[in-house]
Amino acid sequence: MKKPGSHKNLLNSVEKAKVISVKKKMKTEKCFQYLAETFKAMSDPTRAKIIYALCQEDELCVSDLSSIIETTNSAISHQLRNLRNMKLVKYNKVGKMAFYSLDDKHINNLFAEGLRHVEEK
Amino acid sequence: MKKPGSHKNLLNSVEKAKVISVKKKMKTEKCFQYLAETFKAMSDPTRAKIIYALCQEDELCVSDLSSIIETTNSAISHQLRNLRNMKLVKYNKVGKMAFYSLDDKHINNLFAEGLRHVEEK
DNA sequence: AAAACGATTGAACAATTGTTCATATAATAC
DNA sequence: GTATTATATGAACAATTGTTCAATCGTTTT
Repeated sequence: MKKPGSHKNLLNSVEKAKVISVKKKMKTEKCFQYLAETFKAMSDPTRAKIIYALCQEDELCVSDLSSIIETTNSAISHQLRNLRNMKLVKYNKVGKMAFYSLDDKHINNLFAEGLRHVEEK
Repeated sequence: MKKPGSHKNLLNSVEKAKVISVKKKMKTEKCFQYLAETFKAMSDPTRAKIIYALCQEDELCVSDLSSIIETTNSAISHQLRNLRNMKLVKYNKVGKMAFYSLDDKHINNLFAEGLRHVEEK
Protein backbone atom coordinates (compact mmCIF):
# COMPACT_ATOMS: atom_id res chain seq x y z
CA MET A 1 0.00 0.00 0.00
CA LYS A 2 1.16 3.47 -0.84
CA LYS A 3 1.50 6.27 1.61
CA PRO A 4 -0.96 8.95 0.57
CA GLY A 5 -0.01 12.54 -0.16
CA SER A 6 3.36 11.85 -1.74
CA HIS A 7 3.79 9.70 -4.78
CA LYS A 8 7.49 9.46 -4.15
CA ASN A 9 8.32 9.06 -0.53
CA LEU A 10 11.72 9.23 0.99
CA LEU A 11 11.92 5.53 1.75
CA ASN A 12 12.76 4.92 -1.87
CA SER A 13 15.71 7.29 -1.80
CA VAL A 14 19.15 5.93 -2.54
CA GLU A 15 20.98 8.44 -0.38
CA LYS A 16 18.33 9.51 2.10
CA ALA A 17 20.50 12.02 3.95
CA LYS A 18 21.33 13.90 0.78
CA VAL A 19 17.74 13.90 -0.39
CA ILE A 20 16.44 15.25 2.90
CA SER A 21 19.16 17.88 3.09
CA VAL A 22 18.57 19.15 -0.45
CA LYS A 23 14.81 19.01 -0.05
CA LYS A 24 15.12 21.29 2.94
CA LYS A 25 17.10 23.80 0.91
CA MET A 26 14.73 23.71 -2.03
CA LYS A 27 13.16 27.01 -3.06
CA THR A 28 9.47 27.38 -3.80
CA GLU A 29 7.87 26.38 -7.05
CA LYS A 30 7.17 30.03 -7.74
CA CYS A 31 10.82 30.91 -7.22
CA PHE A 32 11.97 28.36 -9.78
CA GLN A 33 9.34 29.51 -12.21
CA TYR A 34 10.41 33.11 -11.90
CA LEU A 35 14.04 32.09 -12.16
CA ALA A 36 13.32 30.13 -15.32
CA GLU A 37 11.41 33.08 -16.77
CA THR A 38 14.29 35.43 -16.09
CA PHE A 39 16.70 33.19 -17.95
CA LYS A 40 14.17 32.65 -20.70
CA ALA A 41 14.10 36.39 -21.31
CA MET A 42 17.69 36.12 -22.55
CA SER A 43 17.41 32.71 -24.17
CA ASP A 44 16.72 33.95 -27.69
CA PRO A 45 19.44 35.43 -29.93
CA THR A 46 17.32 38.39 -30.99
CA ARG A 47 16.44 39.27 -27.41
CA ALA A 48 20.05 38.78 -26.34
CA LYS A 49 21.13 41.24 -29.04
CA ILE A 50 18.53 43.77 -27.94
CA ILE A 51 19.66 43.55 -24.34
CA TYR A 52 23.31 43.78 -25.34
CA ALA A 53 22.64 46.84 -27.49
CA LEU A 54 20.76 48.50 -24.64
CA CYS A 55 23.71 47.78 -22.37
CA GLN A 56 25.86 49.90 -24.72
CA GLU A 57 23.43 52.79 -25.17
CA ASP A 58 20.95 53.99 -22.60
CA GLU A 59 18.21 54.56 -25.13
CA LEU A 60 17.54 53.26 -28.62
CA CYS A 61 14.51 53.54 -30.86
CA VAL A 62 12.96 50.57 -32.62
CA SER A 63 14.27 51.34 -36.08
CA ASP A 64 17.82 51.88 -34.83
CA LEU A 65 17.62 48.61 -32.95
CA SER A 66 16.61 46.88 -36.16
CA SER A 67 19.46 48.62 -38.01
CA ILE A 68 21.91 47.37 -35.43
CA ILE A 69 20.52 43.88 -35.22
CA GLU A 70 19.75 43.69 -38.93
CA THR A 71 16.26 42.38 -38.86
CA THR A 72 12.77 43.77 -39.46
CA ASN A 73 11.04 46.36 -37.30
CA SER A 74 8.26 43.88 -36.78
CA ALA A 75 10.46 41.15 -35.36
CA ILE A 76 12.12 43.65 -33.05
CA SER A 77 8.83 45.13 -31.97
CA HIS A 78 7.42 41.72 -31.12
CA GLN A 79 10.46 40.87 -29.03
CA LEU A 80 10.40 44.26 -27.35
CA ARG A 81 6.87 43.52 -26.31
CA ASN A 82 8.03 40.27 -24.76
CA LEU A 83 10.82 42.07 -22.94
CA ARG A 84 8.33 44.69 -21.81
CA ASN A 85 6.00 42.03 -20.44
CA MET A 86 8.91 40.48 -18.59
CA LYS A 87 9.69 43.94 -17.21
CA LEU A 88 13.19 43.95 -18.64
CA VAL A 89 12.77 47.06 -20.79
CA LYS A 90 10.71 50.20 -20.60
CA TYR A 91 10.03 52.79 -23.26
CA ASN A 92 9.59 56.44 -23.75
CA LYS A 93 7.33 57.64 -26.51
CA VAL A 94 8.38 60.87 -28.22
CA GLY A 95 6.18 61.75 -31.15
CA LYS A 96 6.08 58.73 -33.39
CA MET A 97 9.24 57.25 -32.00
CA ALA A 98 9.63 54.86 -29.07
CA PHE A 99 12.89 54.93 -27.18
CA TYR A 100 13.61 51.74 -25.31
CA SER A 101 15.91 51.26 -22.36
CA LEU A 102 16.69 48.59 -19.81
CA ASP A 103 14.21 48.63 -16.96
CA ASP A 104 15.76 46.08 -14.67
CA LYS A 105 19.18 47.17 -13.49
CA HIS A 106 19.99 43.75 -12.06
CA ILE A 107 19.75 42.28 -15.54
CA ASN A 108 22.94 44.08 -16.47
CA ASN A 109 24.97 41.98 -14.03
CA LEU A 110 23.29 38.78 -15.02
CA PHE A 111 23.83 39.44 -18.70
CA ALA A 112 27.44 40.45 -18.16
CA GLU A 113 28.03 37.26 -16.21
CA GLY A 114 26.60 35.26 -19.09
CA LEU A 115 28.78 37.09 -21.58
CA ARG A 116 31.86 36.49 -19.45
CA HIS A 117 30.99 32.82 -19.37
CA VAL A 118 30.64 32.64 -23.13
CA GLU A 119 33.84 34.50 -23.84
CA GLU A 120 35.92 32.45 -21.42
CA LYS A 121 35.45 29.37 -23.59
CA MET B 1 17.76 52.43 -56.06
CA LYS B 2 18.89 50.37 -53.16
CA LYS B 3 22.43 49.79 -52.18
CA PRO B 4 23.13 46.08 -52.58
CA GLY B 5 24.47 43.88 -49.84
CA SER B 6 22.64 45.49 -46.95
CA HIS B 7 18.88 45.67 -46.76
CA LYS B 8 19.05 48.21 -44.00
CA ASN B 9 21.76 50.74 -44.54
CA LEU B 10 22.90 53.30 -42.05
CA LEU B 11 21.44 56.26 -43.95
CA ASN B 12 18.04 55.33 -42.57
CA SER B 13 19.23 55.49 -39.00
CA VAL B 14 17.64 57.98 -36.66
CA GLU B 15 20.71 58.44 -34.51
CA LYS B 16 23.53 57.46 -36.83
CA ALA B 17 26.31 57.96 -34.31
CA LYS B 18 24.71 55.64 -31.79
CA VAL B 19 23.99 53.00 -34.40
CA ILE B 20 27.55 53.02 -35.72
CA SER B 21 28.99 52.94 -32.22
CA VAL B 22 26.85 50.00 -31.08
CA LYS B 23 27.36 48.16 -34.37
CA LYS B 24 31.08 48.33 -33.79
CA LYS B 25 30.71 46.79 -30.35
CA MET B 26 28.39 44.05 -31.53
CA LYS B 27 29.49 40.48 -30.88
CA THR B 28 29.36 37.79 -33.52
CA GLU B 29 26.22 35.91 -34.44
CA LYS B 30 27.77 32.79 -33.00
CA CYS B 31 28.44 34.52 -29.71
CA PHE B 32 24.83 35.59 -29.32
CA GLN B 33 23.64 32.12 -30.24
CA TYR B 34 25.86 30.53 -27.64
CA LEU B 35 24.83 33.12 -25.10
CA ALA B 36 21.16 32.43 -25.79
CA GLU B 37 21.76 28.69 -25.50
CA THR B 38 23.45 29.11 -22.15
CA PHE B 39 20.50 31.03 -20.77
CA LYS B 40 18.10 28.58 -22.36
CA ALA B 41 19.70 25.79 -20.38
CA MET B 42 18.31 27.35 -17.24
CA SER B 43 15.06 28.63 -18.70
CA ASP B 44 12.93 25.67 -17.69
CA PRO B 45 11.75 25.11 -14.10
CA THR B 46 12.69 21.43 -14.08
CA ARG B 47 16.19 22.15 -15.35
CA ALA B 48 16.54 25.05 -12.93
CA LYS B 49 15.66 22.69 -10.09
CA ILE B 50 18.16 20.12 -11.25
CA ILE B 51 20.92 22.69 -11.42
CA TYR B 52 19.98 24.11 -8.05
CA ALA B 53 20.00 20.65 -6.47
CA LEU B 54 23.40 19.92 -7.99
CA CYS B 55 24.67 23.19 -6.55
CA GLN B 56 23.79 21.84 -3.09
CA GLU B 57 25.22 18.35 -3.52
CA ASP B 58 28.17 17.45 -5.68
CA GLU B 59 26.62 14.27 -6.97
CA LEU B 60 23.06 13.00 -7.18
CA CYS B 61 21.58 9.98 -8.92
CA VAL B 62 18.55 10.18 -11.17
CA SER B 63 16.05 8.68 -8.75
CA ASP B 64 17.16 10.94 -5.91
CA LEU B 65 16.86 13.91 -8.22
CA SER B 66 13.31 12.88 -9.00
CA SER B 67 12.59 12.43 -5.30
CA ILE B 68 13.85 15.92 -4.63
CA ILE B 69 12.11 17.53 -7.56
CA GLU B 70 9.02 15.37 -7.26
CA THR B 71 8.53 14.30 -10.81
CA THR B 72 9.04 11.12 -12.84
CA ASN B 73 12.39 9.52 -13.52
CA SER B 74 11.64 9.82 -17.20
CA ALA B 75 11.12 13.57 -17.16
CA ILE B 76 14.31 14.03 -15.17
CA SER B 77 16.26 11.72 -17.42
CA HIS B 78 15.14 13.58 -20.53
CA GLN B 79 16.15 16.91 -19.03
CA LEU B 80 19.46 15.48 -17.85
CA ARG B 81 20.13 14.51 -21.42
CA ASN B 82 19.48 18.08 -22.50
CA LEU B 83 21.81 19.37 -19.82
CA ARG B 84 24.39 16.81 -20.87
CA ASN B 85 24.15 17.93 -24.50
CA MET B 86 24.60 21.52 -23.39
CA LYS B 87 27.66 20.39 -21.41
CA LEU B 88 26.25 21.63 -18.13
CA VAL B 89 26.27 18.30 -16.35
CA LYS B 90 28.36 15.18 -16.53
CA TYR B 91 27.68 11.76 -15.09
CA ASN B 92 29.42 8.87 -13.50
CA LYS B 93 28.00 5.44 -14.02
CA VAL B 94 28.38 3.05 -11.09
CA GLY B 95 26.64 -0.24 -11.66
CA LYS B 96 23.12 0.54 -12.69
CA MET B 97 23.14 3.98 -11.17
CA ALA B 98 24.14 7.26 -12.78
CA PHE B 99 25.52 9.99 -10.58
CA TYR B 100 25.17 13.43 -12.07
CA SER B 101 27.18 16.52 -11.24
CA LEU B 102 27.69 19.99 -12.64
CA ASP B 103 30.22 20.00 -15.44
CA ASP B 104 30.55 23.69 -16.06
CA LYS B 105 31.90 25.48 -13.02
CA HIS B 106 31.08 28.91 -14.44
CA ILE B 107 27.41 27.99 -14.42
CA ASN B 108 27.45 28.14 -10.65
CA ASN B 109 28.13 31.89 -10.68
CA LEU B 110 25.62 32.54 -13.39
CA PHE B 111 22.94 30.57 -11.60
CA ALA B 112 23.71 32.21 -8.27
CA GLU B 113 23.48 35.63 -9.91
CA GLY B 114 20.07 34.69 -11.30
CA LEU B 115 18.91 33.48 -7.91
CA ARG B 116 20.10 36.68 -6.26
CA HIS B 117 18.17 38.64 -8.83
CA VAL B 118 15.00 36.69 -8.18
CA GLU B 119 15.25 36.92 -4.42
CA GLU B 120 15.92 40.64 -4.39
CA LYS B 121 12.41 41.31 -5.68
C1' DA C 1 -6.57 67.31 -47.06
C1' DA C 2 -3.04 63.26 -48.48
C1' DA C 3 1.36 61.02 -48.02
C1' DA C 4 5.11 59.39 -45.39
C1' DC C 5 6.95 57.56 -41.35
C1' DG C 6 7.79 54.83 -36.97
C1' DA C 7 5.83 51.55 -34.43
C1' DT C 8 2.41 48.05 -33.17
C1' DT C 9 -0.49 44.25 -33.90
C1' DG C 10 -2.97 39.81 -35.34
C1' DA C 11 -3.00 35.85 -38.03
C1' DA C 12 -0.52 32.21 -39.95
C1' DC C 13 3.10 29.19 -40.11
C1' DA C 14 6.86 26.04 -39.22
C1' DA C 15 9.78 24.76 -35.59
C1' DT C 16 10.80 23.67 -31.01
C1' DT C 17 9.56 22.34 -26.44
C1' DG C 18 8.50 19.31 -22.19
C1' DT C 19 5.86 15.73 -20.51
C1' DT C 20 3.72 11.14 -20.56
C1' DC C 21 3.57 6.51 -21.78
C1' DA C 22 5.45 2.39 -23.18
C1' DT C 23 9.36 0.04 -24.11
C1' DA C 24 14.32 -1.04 -23.99
C1' DT C 25 18.80 -1.66 -21.90
C1' DA C 26 21.88 -3.07 -18.61
C1' DA C 27 23.18 -4.38 -13.92
C1' DT C 28 21.92 -6.72 -9.78
C1' DA C 29 19.26 -10.09 -6.86
C1' DC C 30 16.96 -14.28 -6.25
C1' DG D 1 17.76 -19.06 -15.63
C1' DT D 2 13.83 -15.19 -14.06
C1' DA D 3 12.66 -11.03 -11.59
C1' DT D 4 13.70 -6.67 -10.15
C1' DT D 5 15.92 -2.31 -10.26
C1' DA D 6 17.94 2.17 -12.25
C1' DT D 7 18.20 4.58 -16.13
C1' DA D 8 17.55 5.72 -20.95
C1' DT D 9 14.92 6.30 -25.01
C1' DG D 10 11.41 6.83 -28.90
C1' DA D 11 6.98 8.15 -30.24
C1' DA D 12 3.16 10.98 -29.53
C1' DC D 13 1.02 14.87 -27.98
C1' DA D 14 -0.32 19.50 -26.69
C1' DA D 15 1.71 23.82 -25.87
C1' DT D 16 4.78 27.40 -26.82
C1' DT D 17 7.89 29.87 -29.74
C1' DG D 18 9.80 33.35 -33.28
C1' DT D 19 9.33 35.09 -37.72
C1' DT D 20 6.90 36.89 -41.75
C1' DC D 21 3.28 39.25 -43.89
C1' DA D 22 -0.34 42.38 -44.09
C1' DA D 23 -2.89 45.66 -42.01
C1' DT D 24 -3.35 49.23 -38.61
C1' DC D 25 -2.59 53.18 -35.55
C1' DG D 26 -0.58 57.72 -34.43
C1' DT D 27 2.26 61.41 -35.59
C1' DT D 28 4.56 64.42 -38.65
C1' DT D 29 5.26 66.53 -43.13
C1' DT D 30 3.89 68.47 -47.31
